Amino acid sequence: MARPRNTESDAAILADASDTLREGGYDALVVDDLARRVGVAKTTVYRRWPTKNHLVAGAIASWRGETPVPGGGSLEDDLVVLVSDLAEFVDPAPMRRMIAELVAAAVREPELRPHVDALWRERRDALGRLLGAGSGVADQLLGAVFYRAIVSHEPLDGEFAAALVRSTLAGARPQ
Amino acid sequence: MARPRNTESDAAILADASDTLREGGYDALVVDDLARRVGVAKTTVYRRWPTKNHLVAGAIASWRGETPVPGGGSLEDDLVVLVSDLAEFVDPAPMRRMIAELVAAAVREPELRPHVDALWRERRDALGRLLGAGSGVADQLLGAVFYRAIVSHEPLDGEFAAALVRSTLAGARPQ
Amino acid sequence: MARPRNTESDAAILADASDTLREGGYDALVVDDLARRVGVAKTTVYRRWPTKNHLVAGAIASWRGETPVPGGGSLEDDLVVLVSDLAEFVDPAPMRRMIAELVAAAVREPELRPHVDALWRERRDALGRLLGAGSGVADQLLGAVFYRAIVSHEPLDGEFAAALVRSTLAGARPQ
Amino acid sequence: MARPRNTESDAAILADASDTLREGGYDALVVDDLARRVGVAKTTVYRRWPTKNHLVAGAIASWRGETPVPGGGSLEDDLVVLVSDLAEFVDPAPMRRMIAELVAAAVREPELRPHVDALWRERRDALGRLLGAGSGVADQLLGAVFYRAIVSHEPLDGEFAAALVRSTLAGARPQ
DNA sequence: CACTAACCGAGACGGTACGTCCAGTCTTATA
DNA sequence: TATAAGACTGGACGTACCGTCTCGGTTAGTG
Repeated sequence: MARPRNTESDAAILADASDTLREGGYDALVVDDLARRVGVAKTTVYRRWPTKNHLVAGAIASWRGETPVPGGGSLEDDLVVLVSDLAEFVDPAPMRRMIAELVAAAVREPELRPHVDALWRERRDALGRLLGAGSGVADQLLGAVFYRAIVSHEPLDGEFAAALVRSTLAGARPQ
Repeated sequence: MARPRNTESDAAILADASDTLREGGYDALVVDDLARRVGVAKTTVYRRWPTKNHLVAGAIASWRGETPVPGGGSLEDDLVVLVSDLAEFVDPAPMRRMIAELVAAAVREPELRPHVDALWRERRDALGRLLGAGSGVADQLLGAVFYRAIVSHEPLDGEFAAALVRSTLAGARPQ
Repeated sequence: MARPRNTESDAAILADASDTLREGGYDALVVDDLARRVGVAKTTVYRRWPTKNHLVAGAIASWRGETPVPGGGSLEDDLVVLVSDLAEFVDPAPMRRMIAELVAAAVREPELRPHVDALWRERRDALGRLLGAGSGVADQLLGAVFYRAIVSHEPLDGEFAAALVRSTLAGARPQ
Repeated sequence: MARPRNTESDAAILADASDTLREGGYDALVVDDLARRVGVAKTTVYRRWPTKNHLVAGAIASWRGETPVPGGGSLEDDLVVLVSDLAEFVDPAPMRRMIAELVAAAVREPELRPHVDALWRERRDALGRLLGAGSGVADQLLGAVFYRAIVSHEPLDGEFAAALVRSTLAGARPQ
């Protein structure tokens, strides 16, 4: 009954926020500037997302990308496909940065958690389907990838993914 | 010849920072307020730690605790001791919060990395000694722990540690 | 031919505006809030009064009260009646506040002037009839009253009115 | 012992505020813009004046100008000198506007009153010395001037001043 | 009795300014 | 040289209101 929200504004704001985040990271996203760029009043932004963090969460939702559906290979091959894809998704420096930033933001404001988790939920579920959802092994793989991405800052490539899968499947042996 | 630094100030600042971080988290630590509480000039803080993040890292350093030296048991037993200890160290909510915050800060400002890493370096090294430093398995364990701590927000207890070690040693098997 | 305006809305809006102004002053009157209180759309307000200031002027109009018609007495007596009545009208704190606010608004937006002047036009005309419209003495009396009301913030009572009239009629003598 | 305030900033801020007020009136004074123009951080402004209104009051304090000291003439001549000077001071359109605005602001925030009153205190005192401080006639003259300035919006010139003084001294006679 | 123009509630929107918060740097006097 | 005190720059945040606009729906009086 009332004037409906302009959905184009939603899209334009999210697109700009997304681009800005990729290019300059969290601190480069300034609500005032974004509004000016998009040609929208600041209030229009805040009406939709009560906080910069909420906006960020909304913006990155578009980053999820396609989760591959590894049809036929062996368990190891299928896992390598999924983990490689995850590694590739997470690898770019701006993405690492955003993930670290968002993980921190989600700790500060719990309502952000589901939005942040959504980024890798599909990939996590795919791993869970292969490995058994309750086994925890999927999270071991995710954990190893995130550890490299935001803690140890080591490269994330196909080689790493393959080695990780092999090691995880085979079990660790010292030396 | 010159006036020496007051070492009591160092301790008092760190103590207050540590308490404040535990109670209110990263954003609750405001340098101005801290200085007033401690009865110290802001300059005195910044002369010692060039950045709020450095101060936070310093304050957190006191949280490290003792890394156990698992002498005699089997490989699995020794790992469980170390991983349980790590889990216990990382588990408390303020610690999770700070780790997320510091990990993000370290991504933003690379010079912070060694200070942040120092928080778990000893435990990581101990795991490396048991598992072979280059094998990457130590990081798999760390990754799994951090993943729970700051991403999936699941509990971190001895049971989890034992299951993680067992699964990691034995190798994953689907279903 | 078209749907007529709801005259009850006019009254309800004015009543609420009047009350709010008396209680909290100019800044307490927020068009958004008023509309919500009255149960009316903001558009309905702005269709009737193009500006908050116009609404304020309208609300205030209900405060005018009755101008006395001093029939019989001497010139001095008649003037005291009129000036006392004006003083009483202007004296209450909310009225002083609104007059100051409206006078300022009328300086900013000249189209408001007639509406604001209307508040005291009748009383001014009555004084003019007694004193000669072009003599300027009526405005001297009004000026003295307003000066107390909004500049010097002194009390406005019958005693003051009587002294003012006497002094004005007799002419000032130093000491 | 602490770094002292930069008194040049005070002066520069007041000067800019004063100019801006004269040129564009109350609403043209935007704290953000002023700070940029002066080359000062907004916080530096707010450290000195807690509110825009306080800044405005400070700025106009410089407008007081010189109160003439009417030495020798007759009472009427001396009064005409003073009232003409007051009229001239108050006459310019920006000044009328500011006075109306400030009078309203002083009604809203009583702590502003003394600063606003200071604008004409000297002239009021000078009138009081000629006419007797307690007689109230000084305020009658001031009231008449302010009434023209901000209520009736009539011109304020020497002719008016002379007529006002004459009428006030002689006493009003109808017709 | 249908049509049409104006009214109405609801609330989105642009625009503008305000005052606040904090990090990190700088300046002064003192120890 | 260190320190207390606190001024200063710089930048962003979120809030508050005003007045305009756009919907869907309602309500007369006219043709």
